[in-house]
Amino acid sequence: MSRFKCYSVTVTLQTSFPISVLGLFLQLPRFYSVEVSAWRTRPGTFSTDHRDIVNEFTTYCYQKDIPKAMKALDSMQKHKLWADSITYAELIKCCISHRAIKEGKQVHQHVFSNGYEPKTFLINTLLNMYVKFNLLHEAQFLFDQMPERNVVSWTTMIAVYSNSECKYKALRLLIMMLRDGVSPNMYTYSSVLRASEDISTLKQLQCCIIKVGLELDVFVRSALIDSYCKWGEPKAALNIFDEMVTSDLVVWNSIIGGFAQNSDGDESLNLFIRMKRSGFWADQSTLTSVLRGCTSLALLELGRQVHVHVIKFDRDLVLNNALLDMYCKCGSLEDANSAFSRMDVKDVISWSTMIIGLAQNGYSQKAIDLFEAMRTSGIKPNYITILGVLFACSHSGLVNDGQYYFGSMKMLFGVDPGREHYGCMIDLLGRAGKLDEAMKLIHEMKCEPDVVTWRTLLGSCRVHRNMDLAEYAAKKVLSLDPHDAGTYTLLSNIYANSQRWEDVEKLRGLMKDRGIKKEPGCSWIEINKQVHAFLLGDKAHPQINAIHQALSQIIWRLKEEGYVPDTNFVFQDVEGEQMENSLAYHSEKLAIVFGIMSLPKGKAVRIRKNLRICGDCHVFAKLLAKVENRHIIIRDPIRYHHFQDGSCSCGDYW
DNA sequence: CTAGGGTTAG
Repeated sequence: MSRFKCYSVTVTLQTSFPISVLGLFLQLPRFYSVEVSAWRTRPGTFSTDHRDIVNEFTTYCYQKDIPKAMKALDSMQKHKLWADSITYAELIKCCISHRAIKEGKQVHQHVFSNGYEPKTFLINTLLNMYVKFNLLHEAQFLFDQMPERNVVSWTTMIAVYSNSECKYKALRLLIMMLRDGVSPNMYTYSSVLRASEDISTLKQLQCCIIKVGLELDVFVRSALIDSYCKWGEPKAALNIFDEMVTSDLVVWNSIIGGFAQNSDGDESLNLFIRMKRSGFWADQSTLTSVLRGCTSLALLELGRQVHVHVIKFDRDLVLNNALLDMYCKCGSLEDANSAFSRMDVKDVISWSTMIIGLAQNGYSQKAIDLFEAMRTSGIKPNYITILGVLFACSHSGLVNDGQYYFGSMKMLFGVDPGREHYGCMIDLLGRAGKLDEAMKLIHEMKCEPDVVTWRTLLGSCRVHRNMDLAEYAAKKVLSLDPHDAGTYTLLSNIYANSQRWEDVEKLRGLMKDRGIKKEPGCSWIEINKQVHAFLLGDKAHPQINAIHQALSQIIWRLKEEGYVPDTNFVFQDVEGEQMENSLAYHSEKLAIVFGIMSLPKGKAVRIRKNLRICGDCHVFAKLLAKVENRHIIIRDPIRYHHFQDGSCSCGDYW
């Protein structure tokens, strides 16, 4: 580094930091080293007093006495004395941990004054200080002025931008760093990986990592695993994970969390079991992901077991929020409520989770009441909270409340209505039979309606049997997503409702041409730590014969109670008896019957299914709950049905 | 002096 460049740093910095020009005036030689004798000032001017000042300063720095160190720094400044870099670095670290911003800046000013040339490592410490104080402009400014930048300098800045909104800046810095001839190390890569904005960038970075042989580092690997999971490729992440010779708890957490976030609860829980077998103990982060796995699979019993371990970390907000969500999504509002009231710190997510949980389980009024309680508690609702409230309104036909919250959300909570909020309103109006108003709202939307928007409208058309609008909406959906199997089914059911078997047939032909397979209905039930899955018309279950026998008996009993199978929900065009049979095979019926056979009397039957419940199964479950005196709970992809005493929590409105 | 994991919707 040339001398000229070095001095130019000092001069540039004068603009933002008042620096004594005396040092510049004196034109100190560059090789003048304060490291050699910390107490010396300028050749020929050292004295015992001066030595005492520097020694005092050094002592205070190591004692972490900031006020006294700053005083000593003042007199050093006055007498143009210097301590060594390590001492300054200690003081800066001390300022960081005490959040002493003003003092930190003073040290900065001091080490750049009077021609003292701070070593790169000392500037790095200052850089780190600004980052820790979140003074990113100051950090960037200092970085720009550095006469020499090493790996640490570059990595510090890359880490800043990797954690910020401008991730591309981190990648740009990496390129600049390479051009500058500085080799990135494992620290650099584990930071920059978080900045990858698509899968191809990620793969390029992975190539660089392999080329320089850094792929064995656990930090780099955990960053790779996270990134692949973030881009929806948990299988690629698992490959990287399985190649690892050694792993640690964080790496396990990355892969377990990765699958949980990609809603693969099954694989997430399998990995958790593997982790336990490898002798690792779960921490807060592991448990959060495991709970999320239980949530997506609706495994209440397993979730309860996890709860026992959660108690050890009962001050952890994120973990408790995951626990709340687990109880809500497993349909146990009693547990969710008591967990919620036991939390002494609650944030937006805690409240939102509870509001959404109440809404999905059919307690719309309670959801709205809780939202009002949240407003008085002083926690500001966000985008998702309001979505939960609108969801509550739409699922109970509370049109006035919904319109009130939707109309005033910008003014009251400062949240602009987004596509999802419009979606809830379209749902609300549509279900309430106000299809014209729903259509009007679609035209008023500030953002383009998407597949979900039209699918929502289509759902309302089905409820109100509005054939023309249904066909219009379905065409919109299929033009945006020609492979949406659910829409073909919905449209087909609408045709079937009005006996338009020819159109049903045409539609099936279209599906065949386009190679669209209807997702088979599937239901799951957890019994005694085992999950039993039932597919539509499935014969694979070991007790399938007994289940079918029990199911026919139950259907007979229910028919005596007035049950009439509703054949509108049969997809195929079949007749009479045969039609009833294909209804009987609906997976949720098999699962319910199996639950009643296997669970102790009085215990609630909890089912999770992949498709929305059909009207016939809904009637079936209501009657069965009454006859058997059982609480039957079915979770479909959107909401929950609590069947009790012959009625459902959704009030037949879904 | 620089690096890793977890929570709310659809």
